[in-house]
Amino acid sequence: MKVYGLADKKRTRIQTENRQTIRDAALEIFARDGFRGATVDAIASKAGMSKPNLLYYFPTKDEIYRELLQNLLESWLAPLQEVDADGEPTEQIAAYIARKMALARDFPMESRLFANEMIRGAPILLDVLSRDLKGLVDEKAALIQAWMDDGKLAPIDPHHLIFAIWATTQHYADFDVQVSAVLGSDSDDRFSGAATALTKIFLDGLRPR
Amino acid sequence: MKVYGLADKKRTRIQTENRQTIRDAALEIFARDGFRGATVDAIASKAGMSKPNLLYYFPTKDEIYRELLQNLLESWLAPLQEVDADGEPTEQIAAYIARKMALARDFPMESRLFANEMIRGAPILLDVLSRDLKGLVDEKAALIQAWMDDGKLAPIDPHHLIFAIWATTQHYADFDVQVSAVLGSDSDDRFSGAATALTKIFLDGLRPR
DNA sequence: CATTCTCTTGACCAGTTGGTAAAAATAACG
DNA sequence: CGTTATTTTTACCAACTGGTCAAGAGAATG
Repeated sequence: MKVYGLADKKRTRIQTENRQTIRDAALEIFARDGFRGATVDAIASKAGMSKPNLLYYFPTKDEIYRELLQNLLESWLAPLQEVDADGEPTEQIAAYIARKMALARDFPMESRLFANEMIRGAPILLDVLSRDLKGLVDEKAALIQAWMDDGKLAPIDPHHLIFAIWATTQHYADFDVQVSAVLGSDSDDRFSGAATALTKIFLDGLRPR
Repeated sequence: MKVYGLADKKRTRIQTENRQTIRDAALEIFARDGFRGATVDAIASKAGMSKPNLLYYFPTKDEIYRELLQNLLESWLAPLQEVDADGEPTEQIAAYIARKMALARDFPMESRLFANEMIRGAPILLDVLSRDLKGLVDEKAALIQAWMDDGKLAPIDPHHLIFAIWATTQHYADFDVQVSAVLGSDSDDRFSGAATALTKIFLDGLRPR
C-alpha cells in the first residue's frame, strides 16, 4: 500500500514518524542546495534510510519539496496577520519586527528554503504569492497607510516598509554565514543585537532629533 | 593548447569573446539554480556552444563559478568603500543606499549569485568574507560610530545598520518575483519607489516628529 | 501462531552528469 | 597558398540521477 495518498489520513505510527524524519532531512538539504541541487539520495542518507524506502513515503522529490513549502507558508504569513488595527501603531510595528526576527532565529532553514524558491523565480509559489500573499500585504499596507494618514506614523510607502522588515529580519537567517563572518559574536548576541538595532532604525531612523 | 591557464594573458579574439559569452551564460544559470543545481550542459546551451567546446575555455564547472565570484566581489565592495569620512553623515548614508540600490537594479543576477553562495554556507567565499569583507565593514562601522559619537547620527549599532542596508537593497534583486507579485508595478517604479522609501526609513524612521 | 498488512531492501533502469580523447574544421600567418 | 596553431565536433566514459519492481523482513491482528 502506498502511503502518500493525498486524501489519506489514517497513518501508522511508523508512517508518521518516518514522514517527519524525511521532512526534517529534506528541509536541510533543500535549504542548502536548492531544489535542483538537492538529491533524493542526500535526503534519504540524512534521514537515515535507503532511497527506495524514502520513496515509499513520498512518491517524488517534487512532492517532498511542495509539502515543505506548503507547511512553510502558514507560519510565514502568521506574523503579519497578527498586526492589529486596534493596537498602538509604533508598538504594532515593533512587535511585528520582533516576531519576524524570532522566526529568522528559530527557523533559519525555513527562511533559506523560501529564499531559494524566490531566487529561482518561485515556480511553485508564484500563484499563492500573487493571490494570498498580495491580498494580505495589501490589507495590512492599507491599515498602515491609515495610521500614517492619522499622523500616527511618518508617511512612508507601506508596501516598501513591509518589504524592508522582511528583508532585514530574514537577512539574519539567509546570510547568517556572512553576518557571523563579520561580527564573529555568538548566535544569540547577533540576533538580540539585530532586534535592538532594527527597532531603532525603523522607529526613529538615523537623523538625530 | 589549453586556454584557461591562470597566468595566461595572451588571449585570442575568439578566446576573449567566448570566455565572456560563457561567463554571461553561467551567471544566469548559477544565479537561478545555484552551484549544485547548475549544469555545464545548461550553461553551454545558453552560451550557444557544445559542452566540450565550453570545457575548452574553462577546465571545470568549479572554475567558472569561482571566476564569477571573483569578478563579483570587487564591484560588490566598492559602494561601501566610497563612503567618505569627510562627507556629511546623513548624506553619505543616503548616497550609499542609492549606490547599493542601483547595483541591485542593474546587476540582479550578480546579487542572486551572491545570495546563493551565502545560503549554502559560502564554501568558496568564507575566507575572503572573514578577511577582506570584515576588514572593510569594521573600518566603516568605526567611521559611522565616530559620527554617532559626535551626535551627527542617532546611536545605532553601525554593523547592524550596514547589514540592514545590504538586506533591504539586495532584497529587491533577490526577491524580485515576490516584490513584483505583490506590487505588480513595473520594474522602474519598484526600484525608484524602493529608493525613496528606504531613504526615509533609514534617515527619519517611522515615529512622527 | 498463522495470516495479513506494512515496511525495507537489493537489483535494476533509462536518462543525465561532469569530463576526456582524438579527429575534423577553421583561422592565422609567413 | 601551404603550414601551423587554434577551435569545434563527434564519440565516448564512469558516476550519479530520479524512480521502479519484486521479494523479503517485520509488525499487527484475529
